[in-house]
Amino acid sequence: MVKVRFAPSPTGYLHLGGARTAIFNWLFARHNKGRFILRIEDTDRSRSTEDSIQEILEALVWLGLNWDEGPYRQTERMEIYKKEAQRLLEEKKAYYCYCTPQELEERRKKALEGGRMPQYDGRCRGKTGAREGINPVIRLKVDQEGETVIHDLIKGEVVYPNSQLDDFILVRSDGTPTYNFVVVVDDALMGITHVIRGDDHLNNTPKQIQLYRALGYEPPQFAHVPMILGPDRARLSKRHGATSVLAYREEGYLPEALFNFLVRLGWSHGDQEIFSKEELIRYFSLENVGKSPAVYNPDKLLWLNAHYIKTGETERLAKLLVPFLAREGLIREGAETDMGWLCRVVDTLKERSKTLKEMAQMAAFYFREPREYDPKGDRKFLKPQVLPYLEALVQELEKLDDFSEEEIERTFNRVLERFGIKLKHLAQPCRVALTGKTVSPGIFEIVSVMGKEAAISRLDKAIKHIKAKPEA
RNA sequence: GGUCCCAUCGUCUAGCCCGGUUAGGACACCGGCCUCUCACGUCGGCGGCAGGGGUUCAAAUCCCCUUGGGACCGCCA
Repeated sequence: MVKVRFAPSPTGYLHLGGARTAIFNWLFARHNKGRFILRIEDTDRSRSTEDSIQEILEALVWLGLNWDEGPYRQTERMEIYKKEAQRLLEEKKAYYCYCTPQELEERRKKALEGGRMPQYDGRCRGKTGAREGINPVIRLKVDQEGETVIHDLIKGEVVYPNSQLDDFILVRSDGTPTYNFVVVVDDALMGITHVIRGDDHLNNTPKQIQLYRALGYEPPQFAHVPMILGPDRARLSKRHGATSVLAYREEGYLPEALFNFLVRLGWSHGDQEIFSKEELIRYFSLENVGKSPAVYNPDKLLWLNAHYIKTGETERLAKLLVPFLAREGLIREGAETDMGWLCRVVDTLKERSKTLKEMAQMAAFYFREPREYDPKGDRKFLKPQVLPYLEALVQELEKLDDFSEEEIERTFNRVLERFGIKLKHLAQPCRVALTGKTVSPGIFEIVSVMGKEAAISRLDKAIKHIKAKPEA
């Protein structure tokens, strides 16, 4: 059975690259009816935080990436690593090294200056003598002869000369295991069949393969996914702005939009752009993952988000919108909201919102009357000439009991006929009067949704405003 | 510096494995239509095989080189 894992290190939030790796693993597991395991790589105690773990879990849940096992934490598995390290020591496949970090740093610097490879020279390999006052590290005896071949499911066959490898550290001087050690032990012991990860790990793979062999475990299949790059073609990072998954939630993105966007960064299925989760599970294959890195394209994400808002279920969107409305100060946090009415609001806005945040901003006029009129709209549409139209409209609206869109349209038409004018001559002044702006959803919709009282009071206010103009 | 990876419109990509396409789609951009504004929708446009050598009747596709970009070379992961 296929078994894959996502293994983030909790030293920060879940970023887009990590999220995509998680998505690929998840899809691969679901497609193959295998298991998806979550493992927290927290062996770096100084940089790992509990907050970070919680944030990562929350982001995964938000994206809908449910896991079948875990989350395991490596800090809870220390005994296992200790035992494995001891075994390697006993089998003479690993040894203690008493070189100090300072010494190593110095040698590294010298090597770099001399144009040589900055790698450990293996000087403690044969020695048994401990140095006083120094806690040793444990290093693996790496075979530097020949080459290591990786049969990568994405990159193909990759050959490394073993002369590039050095005796890397398995256990630090404080007794904690390093990444390259625990990742191998865990993947082996957890029965991981496919390691799908960023191709920044490709260079670590030959080392890890040697470690698998030393431990007597069969290496898994590897699949190295190309990186996500920023607009400057450097690896995507905080420098490029919001790269945290949860930040996208705060900005009003839908999880399915981000999911769809991320999966298409590097993977494709012919010409199709929009995928449901079911389709992705059905179609996903490592063979269709590209080899070249992808540049992050926020415009496309925005387009996808707009698509999912447009086609999303209104009730769900309304619920999701509430916190954004609160943030805009349009409703009070925790206050009762008339969801039926809010659904009507959302229905008028979902066709034209790219994010929930934008939707909340566009919804402002439903919640409060315009504080001021858009200067251009005021000048162009709130002119004395339109006074009779607006006054007639108010009179007609007063008579209405049924404030449905259809009735409102009929009402507008009566006014248009009376004056022999076109809709645009009434709609625009009306729009500015009701919303303060020259752009909004359809005029009949907004009149209907804001209701009789609000509509009439705002029209009256605009009428007074026009009358107060000097030229009136 | 060494090793490894990568290279189709500005961006994401199909096509490459199994040579013969007017090199296809999507985002963005520009224009038309629709229309009460905006948006949606729709129609059209702009725009690409990094360069050079081979192999071949024929190369985006196969081979080599160059160039460009990226990653790793940590008691980080």
